[in-house]
Amino acid sequence: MITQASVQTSTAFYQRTGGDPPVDFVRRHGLFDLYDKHRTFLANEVVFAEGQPSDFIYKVIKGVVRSYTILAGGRRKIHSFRLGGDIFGIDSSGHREFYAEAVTFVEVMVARHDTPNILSQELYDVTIQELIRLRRHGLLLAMSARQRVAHFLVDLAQRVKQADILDIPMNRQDIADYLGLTTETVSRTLTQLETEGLIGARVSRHIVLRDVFALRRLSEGM
Amino acid sequence: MITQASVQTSTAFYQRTGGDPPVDFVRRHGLFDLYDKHRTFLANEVVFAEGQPSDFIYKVIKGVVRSYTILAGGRRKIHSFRLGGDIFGIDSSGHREFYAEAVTFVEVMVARHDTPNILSQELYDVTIQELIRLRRHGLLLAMSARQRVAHFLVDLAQRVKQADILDIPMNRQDIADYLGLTTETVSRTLTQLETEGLIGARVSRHIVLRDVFALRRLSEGM
DNA sequence: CGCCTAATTGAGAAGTATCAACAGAAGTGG
DNA sequence: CCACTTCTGTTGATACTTCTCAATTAGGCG
Repeated sequence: MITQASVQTSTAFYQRTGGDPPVDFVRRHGLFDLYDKHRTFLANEVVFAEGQPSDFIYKVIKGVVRSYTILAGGRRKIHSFRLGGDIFGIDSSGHREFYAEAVTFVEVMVARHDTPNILSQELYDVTIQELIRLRRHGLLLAMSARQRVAHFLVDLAQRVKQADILDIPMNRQDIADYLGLTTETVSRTLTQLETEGLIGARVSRHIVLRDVFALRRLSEGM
Repeated sequence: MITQASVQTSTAFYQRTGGDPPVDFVRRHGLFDLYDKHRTFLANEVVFAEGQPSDFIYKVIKGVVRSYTILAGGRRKIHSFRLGGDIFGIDSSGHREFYAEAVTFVEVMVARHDTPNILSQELYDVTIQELIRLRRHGLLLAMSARQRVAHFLVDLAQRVKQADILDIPMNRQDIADYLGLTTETVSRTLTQLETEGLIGARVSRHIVLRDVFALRRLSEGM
C-alpha cells in the first residue's frame, strides 16, 4: 500500500495545488527541482514491484530504500540501498526489473520518467553513477566475508556522513542479502572485527568504527 | 600496443580517406553506422586501460574482449566479456574505470564518445542494457559454483547463438575471474556437470550442452 | 615428436552455511 | 513500571563448499 504525500518542501518553486503539474513544465527543468510531488512509505511498504510499468523515478529525501530481486529458489538478493539524496528507479524503459521497498520510514520525491526520447543530462549522469556502483558491488561479491562486511560499514559511514559512529538503519537479514552472506556470518564477522579492535562499542545497530583505515584497506581487497 | 585498422566495411556509407570524419557528421547519425573506423587487436592486447580518458566507445565486430579491474590484493575481477555486436566503453564521462583487453583476435569499430551533452537514444539504451547485465551478474555472484558455471555456459551459448555445441573462446582463468571462483573449482564443476549428464563430449574448450533446460534452471537460482 | 602451457585431479585447510539454542531489545498490556 | 511476548541478533556445533598447494594429464604448436 502507498501512503499519501506530504506537500511542502523548502526548495519548492512550484506549489502543487492538485493533480500533477503539466508535463512540459516538468520537462523544461531539472528532474526533481520543480516537481515537488512527495510520497511517504512506512517501513516494509513496497515502493514499486517487479513487472510494473516504470513511469517514474524517485529521489530519497529521508529514510532508506532497498531494491532487490527474488531468485527462482526463493532467496532474496538486494542490489542496493538508497539513502538520502539517492535517485533510483532507472530501469529498462518499460517494466520494472526489480522490487523497491522501504527499509525505514521513507520520504521520496517522484519525477516522471518519460519515454526515453527525452534525455536529460542529469538522468544520464545518474545512470552512469548507477553503473559504476553496480560494478563495485560486483567486485565486492567476489571478496571474503570480512572484506564484504568491512566494505559495507565504510561505504555506509561515508554515505551517511557519519565519520566513525554508525547507526545502521537496516537489519542483519538486509545486510546479509546485500552482501550475499547469511545473517549468522554477518554477526560472526562483526564479532571478529570487534575482537580485532577494528570496530567497537557494538550495540546491535550502533557501531563505532575504530580503525577506518584498516577497514578501508580490507574493503578494497587487501 | 595498438594494431592499426582495416578500413572497408560492407555497411560503410562513409569512406575514410585520411584523418577522422568531421565530428558533426558523425553526430547526426547512429553511433556506428557511418563511422567505419576499425581497429584490430591481437589476443591479450590492451584496448584501453584504467585511468585513460574515455573518449571513445567500441563495438565488437569479431572476437572477444574482457573488461576487468585489478583489486588492491592483486586479484583480477572480470566484469564482462564482450562478444560480436556488443558495445562497450561506456564509463564515467572522464576517465576509464577499468581495463579492456582482447581475449582472442579482435576487430572493433570505434565511435567518438562525445561530451555527454550530446545524448543519443542509442547510447542511452546501451547504457541501460549494461545496467541490467551488471545487475544479473550481481545475482550470479551470490549463487553457488554449480549455478555460476551453469549460468556461464547457458549465457554464452545464447550469446554466440550456438544452441548446444559450445566453443569457449576464453581460458579457465578468465572464466574463474569472471565467476569469482578459482580455475580448479571451474574445472571440478564442469567435471561434475559432465558426470551428471548435463554436459558432455568435453574437450577442453569444446563442450556439448546435453540438458539446456536443467542448466537454465540451475542458472536461475534453483 | 617433443616441448610448453592449460586443464584436471587429489588431499587437506579454510571459509561459509545450516540447524539449533540462547540472549537481548523493543513493544504490549496490565 | 514491570512482567510477558515477540522479534532480532549472537553464539555453538557440525556439515558442506570452495580454496590452496601439489602433482599429473591433456592439448596446442613448433
